[in-house]
Amino acid sequence: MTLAYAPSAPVGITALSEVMERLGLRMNFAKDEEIFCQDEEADLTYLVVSGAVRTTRLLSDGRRQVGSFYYPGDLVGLETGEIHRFSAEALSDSLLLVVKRSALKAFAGDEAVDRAIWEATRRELERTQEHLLVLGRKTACEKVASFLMDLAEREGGEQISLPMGRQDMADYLGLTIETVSRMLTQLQGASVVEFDGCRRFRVKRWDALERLAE
Amino acid sequence: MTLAYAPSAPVGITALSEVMERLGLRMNFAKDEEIFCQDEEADLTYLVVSGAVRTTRLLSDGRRQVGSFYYPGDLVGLETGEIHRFSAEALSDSLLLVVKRSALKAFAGDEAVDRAIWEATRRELERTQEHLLVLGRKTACEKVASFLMDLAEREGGEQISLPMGRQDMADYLGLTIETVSRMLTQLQGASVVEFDGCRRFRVKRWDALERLAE
DNA sequence: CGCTGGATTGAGTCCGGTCAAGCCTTGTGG
DNA sequence: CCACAAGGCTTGACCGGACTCAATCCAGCG
Repeated sequence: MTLAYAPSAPVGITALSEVMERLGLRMNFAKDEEIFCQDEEADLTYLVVSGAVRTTRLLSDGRRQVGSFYYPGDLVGLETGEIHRFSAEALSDSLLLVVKRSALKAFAGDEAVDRAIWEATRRELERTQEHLLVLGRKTACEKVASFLMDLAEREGGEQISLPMGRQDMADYLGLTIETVSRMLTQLQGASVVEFDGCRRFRVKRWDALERLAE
Repeated sequence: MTLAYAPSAPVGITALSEVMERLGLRMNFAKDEEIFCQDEEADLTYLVVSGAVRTTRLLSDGRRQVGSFYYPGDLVGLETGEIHRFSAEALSDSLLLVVKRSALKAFAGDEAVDRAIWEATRRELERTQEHLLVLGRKTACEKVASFLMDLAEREGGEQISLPMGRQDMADYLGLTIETVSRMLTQLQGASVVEFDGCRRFRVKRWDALERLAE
């Protein structure tokens, strides 16, 4: 991990990222490098600038649940109280803006910052609730289909790229890599999506994908 | 549903419930009565006074996911943004305090109220994240064991009562009633818990339950 | 005391997991 | 530029845990 003081460069889009730009450090994380750790004290907040991040939770016997994936513009690390309930790792080489919670809290009263944090937390809760439904009540095929749809909607281009590997998808969806792989093959066989390598795809029949995702 | 203006009686424990006591209406809901509905506009917040509440989410083909259960003292209905993503129903005859969000927002600036709402949201997120792990990575037996443990910890007496039926448990855990029932029988056979009727149990071997819940 | 709806139990099936082999992709070094 | 190695992905065969369907049991209640 390397770090450097944030220059006062004007990159910020929202009020929050401006504040973080001002108060925070820029930190680079290599692929798979740990950003913070489950059960560790949570006194930092992170803003993804480039790259991507996953949060994970381990069971004692090694089973893993991926909580969420974060992209540029997303806030990581406010999902919890005093202690992180998830670990976070970089999916690929990533640049994050890091700021102390206490420093951020000093800006409480700054209406815009408060609201931005509140909004981020609300979105986090909503995404987690959506995730619940997928894990609890969808079949393997529906899980994979909804996952691809989420990605496609988020990126919103023709070619969608998968920043994560099959194991991360599997652990996000509560499946095994083998099942994920089979479902992807199946979706491709049905001409719903088309893969170009295993990290890029495009949606061929949007309606079919939507239907399969339920 | 019947309703009555809240008397200014001093029941409130926290600042929030005092404010809700002052601003809100008392409403009675019968067992299984709908409190609010999925996709409906969310302009009310609810505080459980007595009874219990479940939140649910339906898939188009009728599959159901229970999001959470709420007990006296819990806030229901701030899980979301403008639109409810879950429905809420009374598990049994229940008394709730209801207040308009806008009215509550008028108390923004009242530090204590703000913080209470923030705290409730944070707890909600934490519980949902815990739920994720259960749904994604635990076996049927582990799911049921963790559920019983949660209940037992929450109530914290000798005899624990189950305010919900088997179907609600199943839909909370992503299982079928048959599987839930089998696991309960199994746990009882292993002398981990003991049921007195199907709505009351007590933990006989706490360590075993903890181990089974992972 | 019987009725009714929820809970339990059983038999059989199937979806997704496990284990193992083989295939790409990607990166490295000759 | 190619050869090769290594890790990740795919595919196949088989297995088992959870689901389905159906019968029965039981608790709560009129």
